[in-house]
Amino acid sequence: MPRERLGPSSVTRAAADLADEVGFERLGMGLLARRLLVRTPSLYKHVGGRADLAHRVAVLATTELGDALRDATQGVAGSEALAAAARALRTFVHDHPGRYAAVSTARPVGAGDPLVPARRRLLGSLTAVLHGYRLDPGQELHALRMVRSIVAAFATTETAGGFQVEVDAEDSFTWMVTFMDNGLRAARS
Amino acid sequence: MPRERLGPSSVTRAAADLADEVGFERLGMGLLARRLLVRTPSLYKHVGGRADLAHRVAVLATTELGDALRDATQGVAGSEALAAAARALRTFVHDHPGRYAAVSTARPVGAGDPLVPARRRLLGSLTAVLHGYRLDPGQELHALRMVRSIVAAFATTETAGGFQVEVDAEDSFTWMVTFMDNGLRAARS
DNA sequence: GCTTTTAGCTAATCACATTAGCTTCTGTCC
DNA sequence: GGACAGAAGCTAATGTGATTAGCTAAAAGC
Repeated sequence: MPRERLGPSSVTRAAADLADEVGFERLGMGLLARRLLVRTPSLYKHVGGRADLAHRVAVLATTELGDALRDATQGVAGSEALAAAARALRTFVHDHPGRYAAVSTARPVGAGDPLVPARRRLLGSLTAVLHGYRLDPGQELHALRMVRSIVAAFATTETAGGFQVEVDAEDSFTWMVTFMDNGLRAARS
Repeated sequence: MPRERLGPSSVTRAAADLADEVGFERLGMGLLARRLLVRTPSLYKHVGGRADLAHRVAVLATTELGDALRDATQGVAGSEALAAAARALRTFVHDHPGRYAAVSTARPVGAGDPLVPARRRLLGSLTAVLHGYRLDPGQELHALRMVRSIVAAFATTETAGGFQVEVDAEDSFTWMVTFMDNGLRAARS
């Protein structure tokens, strides 16, 4: 019976799924090999090692997240687009904590790194959302950093179980998005 | 010549310093032992291992950060307090990246974990700052969660070279603080 | 002064990642 | 059909880091 055909991309996909299940920091060559019913050294025929694997997962996840944001904000604008983008990001972190950890830890390495365009596309979707607020060009970058960081931080904390008190995180999230929307509309030039 | 007296707390302090210098993820028993002019296994007489060490560093750093925030916000209120807290936080993350990484990754483990009260004190300072804005009681928790997210966002912005463009993080910080202050003053009940 | 504890050490073990070198399967070209 | 090149798997070996076991000497308590 012929074994599943491996290869860089299927190994990367399996690694991303594994990271979502056990946590990005526990993603290792040994565990992944067991998952793929293969001995550890065999993986080196498909990826360069642990660091390379993590980087590939980051590229994959950044691309997926970029697609999700683009889809979510397609055809809406302004406050609605902000809410949709925030929700999509939060959902992604929720459903794919390992992938998101890869996204947020990865650093581009060298020129021609596919992570660079993947990130550009991801930030592009958020930029498009913010364009709807018609901010000062000088403010747009700050706003971009804020929205990205805040939403990601909220989702990460929430996913990690960081909110102790028994008030629905959903409500807090909505409140926070509204807060940002109000502020951005007020900052409109 | 009598050797420096070791012990759990001095080892933890040395570990925190080491983490600040080489990065929290590179904090290891071997490196720390070399730093203390001791063989690796000797450290196990003072701390329980790598995980325990990381946790102790987190408790220490959370306490230090809590103190810093309390000191910074002592005697001021409202916008001033918010700005002071933000500045103190940023200084801490900037000067002690390893300590901050410990703070943000640590999770309380079991009952009686000293991390729990340390965190409570830290959140307490933030709560006190928010009190100055006299929000609806129903809004305060949401605001606290948002501020927490922004705290994490600050750190992300500061440490990660994650943002490609070359605009000073300093500017983005002050912009974010102003943004929050405006929003909180507007939400005042 | 003796005894018990403590803090250090060496040696051994375990878990990973990684590298080297062998083998087998597959698909291509004659 | 068969020889052969390359791909993809494997076992064995190496290196690093954490951890444990068990020994020894210094120091603290009586």
